[in-house]
Amino acid sequence: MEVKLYNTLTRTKDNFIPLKGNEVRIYSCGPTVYSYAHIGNFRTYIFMDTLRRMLQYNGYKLKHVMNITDVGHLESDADEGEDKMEKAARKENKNPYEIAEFYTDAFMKDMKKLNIQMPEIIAKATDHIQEMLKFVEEIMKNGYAYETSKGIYFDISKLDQYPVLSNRNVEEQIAGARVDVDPEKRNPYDFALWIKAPENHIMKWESPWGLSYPGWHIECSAMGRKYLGEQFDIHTGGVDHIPTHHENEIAQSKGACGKIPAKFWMHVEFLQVNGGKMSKSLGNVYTIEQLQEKGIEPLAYKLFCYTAHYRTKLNFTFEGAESSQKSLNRLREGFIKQKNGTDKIEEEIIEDYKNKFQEAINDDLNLPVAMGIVWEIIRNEKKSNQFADLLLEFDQVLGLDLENSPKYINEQAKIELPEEVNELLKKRQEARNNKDWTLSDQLRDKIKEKGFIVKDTKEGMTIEKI
RNA sequence: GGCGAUAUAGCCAAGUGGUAAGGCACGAGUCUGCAAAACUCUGAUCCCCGGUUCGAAUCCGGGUGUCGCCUCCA
Repeated sequence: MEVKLYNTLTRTKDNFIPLKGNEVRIYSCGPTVYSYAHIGNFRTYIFMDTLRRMLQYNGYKLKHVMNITDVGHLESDADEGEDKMEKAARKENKNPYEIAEFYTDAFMKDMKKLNIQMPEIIAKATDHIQEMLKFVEEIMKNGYAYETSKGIYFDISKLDQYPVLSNRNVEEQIAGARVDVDPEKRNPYDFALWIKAPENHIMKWESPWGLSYPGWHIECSAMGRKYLGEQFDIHTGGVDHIPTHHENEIAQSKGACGKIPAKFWMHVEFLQVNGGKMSKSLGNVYTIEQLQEKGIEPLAYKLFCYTAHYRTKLNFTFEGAESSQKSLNRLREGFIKQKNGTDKIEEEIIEDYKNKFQEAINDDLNLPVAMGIVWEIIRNEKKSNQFADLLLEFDQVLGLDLENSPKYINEQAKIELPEEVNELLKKRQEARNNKDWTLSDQLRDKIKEKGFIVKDTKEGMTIEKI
């Protein structure tokens, strides 16, 4: 079945065919590890995961690289301000390498919680300084860069076309822009390939231009080429990367080898919070851990992301996250019911579901539609192990760990009860045996005050934490 | 100021020419001593105005609102 993907470069949904046989080569812009990644960041990585899984479902092999930026990402993409890593290091009284290690570790843990498949290759910027240097030297040799007192800059006027991803008009942008232009730069939109390090800069390396460090954009160009070649299939990132980071990556590759590095450029829209921007000043930048503290599982957040298409803004609210948590619980219960079912399902019906599901995911990852099909199966009045198997097959793409549904449900049920609550439960059972409903209800209220909810089922009482 | 996106039931949102997917919440019912859970059922003509068309949420024009980018951000 054909796969269609929206390509920012062409602004259309194009048929996807790998450049090289059955192998799909992907580069994903990864985290800058100067702080905890937030749920907005993870929307992008969840997308990356779904893309991987969808391609594998279609029988492709993957060679996928994600970078870890641990140097060179300045506070401003216009190459102003301090290196984010060094700033964080100073703030936390550690060295930048310790900062990088700590937040990389935290990032990986969250990725695992979200059941996100890791790319085949994780590339740290600081492990690829020589590759980057070589890339800059090539650009320099080809006449696309020049030296100033601050570093090596890319000369965008040497390109046949500068903004190729975004529609902006560079001259008009400059007219209304609020940035002070470095007088040494030939064009306001020239950007740093390599930066000469001030005395007190910790992360710096020997180069033809003295002790210095790489600009932010060069790492992706250099590492992408190292592992995937001059041209590969897909490059992913957030929409914010369109106007600067990816634009500059393209410029760099053109300068070094005359090619746009990727055929498809895919961008994930932003997650909003309460209908607006997520920002530190508004205090609405949440981490996976903060969601967990509020009783939202990481996988529930993943399911939440599936309610909207990746190219539309998604509005995060705790109300919405809670609704996804409930959906996830029901999904698991529904899956178990199917697993225990004994109805026989005709093969055509299974095939029909399969086709619809694959059609949805192959259509530029239409997860909302794919989830609709999942719910249709869950709600089907026939309960069958065949449906459970089908759901597991779909879960190869969804990555919701449905297989372990019983485990999750048990974990939720398994809680430690304080002794006093145990006593109350015993008394309540006695009251119930005596059909003393008034006392029973009073005890239920008392238990609730202690923070637990009692439910009476045919199998007896169950208890859960509020 | 420039560029771009979007506007669908209480909320999160699919649907891009043929009379509105799905999830959550609400309400009703079944079950239960009651409650909860579970299960079943129930809701929108798609921001406004005009146009194209046999037919539009879906195309075009205008208006209004919201959001984003051009400064850091996935």
